[in-house]
Amino acid sequence: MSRRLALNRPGKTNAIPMAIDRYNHREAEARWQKVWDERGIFVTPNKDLGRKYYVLEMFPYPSGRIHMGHVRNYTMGDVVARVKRALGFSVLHPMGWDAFGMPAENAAMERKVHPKIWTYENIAAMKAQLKSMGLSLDWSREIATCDPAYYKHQQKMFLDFLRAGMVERRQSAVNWDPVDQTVLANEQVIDGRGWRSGAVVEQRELTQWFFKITAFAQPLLDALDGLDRWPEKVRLMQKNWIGRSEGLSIRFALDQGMTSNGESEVKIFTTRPDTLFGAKFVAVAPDHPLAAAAAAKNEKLAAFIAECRHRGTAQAEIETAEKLGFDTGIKALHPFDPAWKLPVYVANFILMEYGTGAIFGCPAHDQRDLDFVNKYRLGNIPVVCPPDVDPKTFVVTDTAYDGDGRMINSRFLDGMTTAEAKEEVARRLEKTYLSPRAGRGRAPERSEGDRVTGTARESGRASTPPHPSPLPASGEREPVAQRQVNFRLRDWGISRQRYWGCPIPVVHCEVCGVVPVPEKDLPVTLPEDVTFDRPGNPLDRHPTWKRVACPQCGRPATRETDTMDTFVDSSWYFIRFTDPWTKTTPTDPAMVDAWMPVDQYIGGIEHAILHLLYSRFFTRAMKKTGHVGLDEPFAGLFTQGMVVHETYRNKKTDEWISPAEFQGIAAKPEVTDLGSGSILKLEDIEVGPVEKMSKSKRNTVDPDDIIAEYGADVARWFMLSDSPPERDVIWTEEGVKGAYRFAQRIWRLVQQAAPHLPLPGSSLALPVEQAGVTALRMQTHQALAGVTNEIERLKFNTAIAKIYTFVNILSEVVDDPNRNLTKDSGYAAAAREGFDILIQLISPMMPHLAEECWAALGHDSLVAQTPWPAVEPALLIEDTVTLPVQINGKKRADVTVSRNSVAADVETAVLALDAVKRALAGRPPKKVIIVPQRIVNVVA
RNA sequence: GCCCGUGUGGCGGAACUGGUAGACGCGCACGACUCAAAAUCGUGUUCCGAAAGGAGUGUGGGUUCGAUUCCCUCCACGGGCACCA
Repeated sequence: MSRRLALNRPGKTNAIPMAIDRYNHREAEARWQKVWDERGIFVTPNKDLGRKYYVLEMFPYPSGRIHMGHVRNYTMGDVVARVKRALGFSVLHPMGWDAFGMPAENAAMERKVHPKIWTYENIAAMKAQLKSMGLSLDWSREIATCDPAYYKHQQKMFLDFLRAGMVERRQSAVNWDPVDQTVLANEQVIDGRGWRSGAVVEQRELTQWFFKITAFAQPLLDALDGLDRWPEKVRLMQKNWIGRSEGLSIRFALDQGMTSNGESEVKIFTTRPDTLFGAKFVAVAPDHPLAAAAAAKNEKLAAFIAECRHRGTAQAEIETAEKLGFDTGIKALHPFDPAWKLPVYVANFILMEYGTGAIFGCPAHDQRDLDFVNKYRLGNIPVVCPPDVDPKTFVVTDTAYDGDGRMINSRFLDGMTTAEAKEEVARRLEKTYLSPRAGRGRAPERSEGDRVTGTARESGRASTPPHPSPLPASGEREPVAQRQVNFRLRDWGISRQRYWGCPIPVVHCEVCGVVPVPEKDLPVTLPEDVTFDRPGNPLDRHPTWKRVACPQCGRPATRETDTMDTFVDSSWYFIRFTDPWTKTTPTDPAMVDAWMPVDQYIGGIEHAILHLLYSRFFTRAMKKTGHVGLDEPFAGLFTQGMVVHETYRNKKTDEWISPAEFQGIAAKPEVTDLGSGSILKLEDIEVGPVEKMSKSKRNTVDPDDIIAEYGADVARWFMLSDSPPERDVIWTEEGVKGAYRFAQRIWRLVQQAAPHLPLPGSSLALPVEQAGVTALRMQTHQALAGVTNEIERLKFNTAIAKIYTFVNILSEVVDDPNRNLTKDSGYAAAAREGFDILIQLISPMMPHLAEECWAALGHDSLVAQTPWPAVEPALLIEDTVTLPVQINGKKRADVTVSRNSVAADVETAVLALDAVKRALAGRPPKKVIIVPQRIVNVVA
């Protein structure tokens, strides 16, 4: 298989004509994978852990094939795992499958293949692909979330959470496709229409299950500060997502003559009570009870509310839609002036989920409100004057001012700062009570079973679950306003009207209501005889599955047919990995203690909020129910960037062209027949922007093809070498080829050097004082220290740059005509050390090639089982330092001084430099700044 | 719309805490080897300029002896937005 190449090195005295093998990755990679596998060196038993290290990459959805994003993710994790193993840690590095989810059902509909069969075939295919990557995974711990042996425990925990009061059932809106009569995911709603039927989507209320994550809003927020090995941006995103805001809830009395059912008040939430005198309107959500009440006697309003429901539930869609409102005719009375009446609108941008589902609009100081009043011609009054602006001339037209300033047009608040005004309004309204006339009657409070957001009080109970504040019983006095902490975070709706997910283990009985499935009956497994010939949930229409006897009374009852959100599956898999073998309990708490937390978690930035926040919540819920002993599952987090690629488009047909096709055309620029009879020339192709690899743009590269052509090591190397790991990496053919050449170069160098190196182990007896020898050893140890440090910081690209530099040095060593390895035994011993360390440095990234080189260098051991080399600190210290010398901040010269020079010596040396003398022209310098070991700046 | 990032040669990028901008790689050019090509090796490669020198890290401003790094403004591109995973 391998070609023999004669390598001639003219002009080099030590050019030894020798036969050099080309590295054959196809043969070598399979061979070393077999060796690792047979010796089981990556299996980590649950005993004698010593120092532990848990490195985990986000497990994949088994879509059928791995993509380059996986290659990047798993390579990074594997480098960490291999280095930590070499450093003596017991390393937990498992892999599994996030195996429930919609694509399996789509495949069932499109290709008539059962989700289970489709999923397990995909798992088999992807596992083979992962194995071909040479990852140091402990496959003995493999789990698939669709396995009843896994979801059984999830059902058990659902019941535990239910018992602990952390689960709730309530109404919530879903995307409803009125033609297909089915619930749609947000991604199945395209431009407000169902992806298959094309029908306009509506919101429909269903009773669904919720995990009460809002009860943990405050602890989840507080603990972010302690996650010091998480990217700052992820912590910030989570903080904003939780969205704690302090404000005031204010009851606005309603003008009695105007309401239809005698509603007496509307409660709003605001973070800007200071702007109360700038109020121009009150707006409520379309599903606010007051809106419904008003609509009952107003057909046009009812039509408007119905219109608001004709859209999906996605936030982005709601907020980018045109801001629309409808005047209910109801008037609200200003809390400081009952004679001041504000119109009450129903507005499509007010969310029932947030705050109280009602706001007051202050257009001058909120852009959304301003857009609204400008549309409905309600005008605005500025009440906060920006600093350095004359209050007399300050007007707002198109741009709201949302900053701080001095209060104007605000009666008793005038002249106060924003903060003072907030406080003053709160203080006054807390002590005010609605007049008895306005305080009677049914208030537009939430109805039973309505969802609740975090509305904990300021009184230190902010972390307790929020409660809807029921109307005070008659006689009880509630002030007009109360200080309130509000969270943007909503409870986690986990119900999915789908088949391929973990069944929710409850039974609905007409007599007993909702009854948990007894634990002895777990797992509730999915029936296999289901059909996907029509839309809707196959569990719901299955002839027998849902019919069961009530566990309590024995009467005929029905199973819950909703399954769990797949985010539930992925919220605890990392804990299950610590002991995936326990059959009776979700975890073995002793093993959780031993392995958790995950020391380094690696995955895509797209999971920055949902998956990570849910997992943080779930871990806390598991702690509360006794399954784990810790709060935070991930001590270290790293979010990698995407793999992107150029796009290619056929200008004539407007079709996308794959990179492989483009390469073919570029190689044969004249004409290329794509097989379909169409002939394409290079100039017919437009090279488009670099974008995330996607099937729709056809700009994907198949890892299988790359591994077959260049080898897993090359794919791994390129994934790490070209870009900082947190940023996107552009996949280029040139880059891969460069990595391939590098692999060959290493192999060539090792073969050239190996015959001339002393036996392994002899580097210990190095003559330290020999000049050239010490220089080489210093370069070796600097490379070792540098690369090790960069890997620990996960800066793989700079680690690789340092390896390149070191290889360039070793190339010179091999080729150096004056330093013949065959004759200078001390130098040869230093070279032996250099090569051994080089191979160890590349081994985490290119493990197969490293084993091959390690053997070629005469070692009997596996490099994968060799301890990481130790740096000799003495070899890192240079005797002299070269400092750049700046004159007025521009570099003009260098000065080399002894490492121990004091500032005065450095100054003398610097002032003696020609460039400095010229610049000073005889005058003394104004200033000389000396930063030790760094730089000198002379201010002339 | 809201939240979060990113922006440095022809390209990917480097520059630890404010201290030599462009490490390392790709590409390109020239040279060596070759009948030739590939592979390999060597030299060069931010821009302007013959040179001296000057300019330069998306834009415009600020702080500093010194700014890719800190602050403000604007522009461009990307990620997330709760039923994709």
